Amino acid sequence: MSENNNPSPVEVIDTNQIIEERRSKLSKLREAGNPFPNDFERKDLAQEIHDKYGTQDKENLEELDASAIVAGRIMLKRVMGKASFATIQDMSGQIQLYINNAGIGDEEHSAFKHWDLGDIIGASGVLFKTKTGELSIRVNSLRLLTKSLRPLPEKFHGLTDQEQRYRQRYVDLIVTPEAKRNFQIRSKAIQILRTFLTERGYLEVETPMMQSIPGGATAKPFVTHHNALDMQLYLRVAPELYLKRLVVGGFEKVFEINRNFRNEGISTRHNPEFTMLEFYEAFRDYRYLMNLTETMLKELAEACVGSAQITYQGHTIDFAQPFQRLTMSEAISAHNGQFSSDNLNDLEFLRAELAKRKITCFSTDEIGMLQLKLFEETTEEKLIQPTFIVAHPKDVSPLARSNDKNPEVTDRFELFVAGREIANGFSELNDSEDQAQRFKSQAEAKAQGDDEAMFYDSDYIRALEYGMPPTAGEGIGIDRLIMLLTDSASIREVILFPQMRSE
RNA sequence: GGGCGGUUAGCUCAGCUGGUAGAGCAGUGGACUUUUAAUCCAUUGGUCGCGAGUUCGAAUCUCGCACCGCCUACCA
Repeated sequence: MSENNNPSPVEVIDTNQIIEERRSKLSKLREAGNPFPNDFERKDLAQEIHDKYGTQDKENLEELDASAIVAGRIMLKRVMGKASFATIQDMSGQIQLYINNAGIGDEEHSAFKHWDLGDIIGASGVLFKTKTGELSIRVNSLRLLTKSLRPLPEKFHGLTDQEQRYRQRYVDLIVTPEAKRNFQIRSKAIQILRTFLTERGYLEVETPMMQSIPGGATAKPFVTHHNALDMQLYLRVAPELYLKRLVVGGFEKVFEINRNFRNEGISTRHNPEFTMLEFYEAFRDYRYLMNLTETMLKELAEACVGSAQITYQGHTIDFAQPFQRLTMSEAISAHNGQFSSDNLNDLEFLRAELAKRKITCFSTDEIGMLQLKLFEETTEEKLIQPTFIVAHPKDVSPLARSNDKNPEVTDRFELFVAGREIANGFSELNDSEDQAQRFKSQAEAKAQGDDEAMFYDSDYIRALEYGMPPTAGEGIGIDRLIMLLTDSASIREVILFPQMRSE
């Protein structure tokens, strides 16, 4: 790893013939006046114009004599002597401009001919339809609002270099409609989740991202340092323990949508910072959350995609039906014919199967842990349709309540969709003494070298000692959910500025 | 972390067994008053990712490095 991650203090001026050409155009514009005016008032959006007038026929539109004032970036330009067409793009979409000498005069028209793709312009004019029926604006006034110095990617193929799409997302958003669409869906989905919860009486809160004891998940944290306090701080790996402190405080329904940070690998499914929704409701249990999750995801898909059935990487995924609910051994045998409930409860059989698959097991692994390992190896990726997996072993669920009938497992579920974990929820452990005990075993594991194990958080124990009502809580990985909704294969398609190595 | 692939003009890409770099778009000049990736004519533009090596000669072969992508491993 390079130590020199600081940006260079000296600006590197990269240039080429095209940029030079545009700079000289800009300097001529400067001589003629301010080339970056700020007094243009846009009145109409491209999409609104299409919605309002798109269905009018040519003759009716002429009679209406409707005018429009638009602004946007020049995406296409076709100059034909005394007449020109330009396609401009604003936040809503694109609209075509028709520019001719009759409309704006010879001089203005020749000036326009030297403007470039990427320039931002403002235009006013009258709506009409061309002989091929395209709704356009016959321009009677045209202004250059911002000169663009860098050439846009090729107008037909766009930007296909994925590295550049992620590093220069601003260019990607200009030229890649699907990228723009993905982030619009992301925004909408988060808004819908927020509304879904607030309408049900949940309070949205923000808890610390910088924590002196990182908790709430088994993960490697980022470490940082506060100078004035001279103390080590961690970026949070989860908000869980703070949200439950709030439940102790009497906020009986809380949620947070915010970033978590985990110092682990980067892949098509992992970004070091990612967005989680966590929500907690007192006097509910994990079964209630499963029902709530079904409703939430169904409504979300309908609002974002227009249907409870979505397509993900060739699979049709149905959020309309009640999701299957299976224990790990049920899921394993349902998706793998060679396993039955008998042999899945046979310790020796499980050990042999895992050994065959070169999965590391410890002598301390109980039956539940062995089933979990076999589940992850053989079954997880086969859970395409939404499926709740329930009853996780206590060892891997240090914050979940033990099941009353079988204390070796917890009242917990994970929701799998398209072979991936999307949500994780459980009835919260509110027995402070049990929690203290589990923190102790986590702290011991950490002392043994497990750097993903949890810290002992004595303030959290103190909070539980005041009494936390019986509570159910759930976390949903927003980025992966958005991947589903946008049919994205990589998490980088749904994070605006994904983490990259320095250029 | 491991394996495989990629990096050539601003963008999209060719470039064979080594012989000194090409197209389309964009740009520039010209023609064209309803185009649709407009068209037509002319034309500018390159440290072939970086660094070594082999060779008379390297975009091309070898090695190292950097970055990206895909698969894989841990995790959400």
